[in-house]
Amino acid sequence: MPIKLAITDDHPIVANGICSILRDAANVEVTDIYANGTALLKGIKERQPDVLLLDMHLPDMTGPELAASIVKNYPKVHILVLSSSDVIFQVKKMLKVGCMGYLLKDSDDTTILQAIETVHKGGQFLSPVLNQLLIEDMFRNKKSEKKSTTLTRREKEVLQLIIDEHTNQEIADKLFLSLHTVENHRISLLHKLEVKNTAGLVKVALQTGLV
Amino acid sequence: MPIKLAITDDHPIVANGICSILRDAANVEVTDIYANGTALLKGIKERQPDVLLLDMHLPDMTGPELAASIVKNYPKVHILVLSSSDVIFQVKKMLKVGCMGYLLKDSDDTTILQAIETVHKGGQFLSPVLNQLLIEDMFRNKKSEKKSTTLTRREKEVLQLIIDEHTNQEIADKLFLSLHTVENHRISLLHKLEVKNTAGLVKVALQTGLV
DNA sequence: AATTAAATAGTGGTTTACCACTATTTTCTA
DNA sequence: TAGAAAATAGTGGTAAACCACTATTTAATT
Repeated sequence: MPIKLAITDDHPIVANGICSILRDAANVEVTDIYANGTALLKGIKERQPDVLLLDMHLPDMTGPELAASIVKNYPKVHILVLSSSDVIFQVKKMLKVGCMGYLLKDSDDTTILQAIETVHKGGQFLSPVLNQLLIEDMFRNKKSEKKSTTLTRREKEVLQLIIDEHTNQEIADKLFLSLHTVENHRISLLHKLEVKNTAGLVKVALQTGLV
Repeated sequence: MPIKLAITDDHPIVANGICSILRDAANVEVTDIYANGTALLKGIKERQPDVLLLDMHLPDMTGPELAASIVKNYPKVHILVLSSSDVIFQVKKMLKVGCMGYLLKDSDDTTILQAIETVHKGGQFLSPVLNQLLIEDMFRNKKSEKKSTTLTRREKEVLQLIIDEHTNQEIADKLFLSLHTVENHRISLLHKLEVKNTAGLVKVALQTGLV
């Protein structure tokens, strides 16, 4: 019996590409293609695949939220994340919520197939470069292990307004807060995201799709 | 005689996806697939396609540079840009250097085929959303028309170091410049990219792949 | 009901970014 | 080779960001 695979990606080109790669593989059958999180959550109620190939950046939902929901409600579905971002922060997050693999979009055909098979058998799969990056990261952060990288509601709001080029004072006015409160949120962001200044905040936020 | 199409994209998934979409189209034949700018420049010497489907973000070269070079040396090759970014600044830049179309990666199969055909016939093609965005942009900028959005060598260097979270003083030390000079470059960047602060600089730079 | 996390606001200060100018030298290019 | 663009450096100033604290109130969670 072939592996039942569902693909969730908002780019038809990518979804089609994967289909065409897998067309020649006898042991994998693409059963469903979804273009966004809502469609996936609806469709998976009816029919659960063996492996879910999940794009990191969907228009309607963040990757971690969606993955966590699937893992919780359909623990038998093994999730293989598909992403073009090798930001280690994001990789760790997805693995932490229970994804079985993380595949970069520049992978070639055989790697993709291999990843699907590995994840289906209950194994874990990471794109080769990520292995090295994760190890380096572990050495770097061996002290501060359980550092929370989850942003609060307010922090996300402030971060979005920073990205929109507003000053702290403008943000304070918009959110009906004191300037000091906004400053505090901003400094929490700097610490949580481990960056030095505004440039770092914007960079991490955009690269990881935090906002 | 079918349209000879070359694809340049660093993601095998995307390249494969386009191939599979076009497999059923009798009037298009994919003659070459390149994974980066260098390979493209080498291959196109041997054999020129009718239409070149060019990814905006390649690992070794920026989109505008590569496109300009192709247009100059092989004017018969019609370039259709393939990008996931709808940043209007970038769209304008590619059209300005002579690309015939700009296609977003979330386009569906028929749109892609239609775009290739249109561009081949000497027409221009833009993803529908871009039409509207370009018109809005024109109204917004009807005064400052010939504003140069090309960054100089130094500006690019400074911008990269800003993104790397360095302060002006650190950048000055790294580049063996006066603090004042770096400040001047930074302010030129703010004006050229039409943003208000560091957050804007980083955002535009990352979204448009300037650095 | 007790603990924890989040949100709020403050003091007081230093550093950095931002802005508008002028001005010289260097490099490109028409 | 003349003119333009780029790179350099400066003055003098304002606004904003960054930092380390303390402290109260308001959710959330056990």
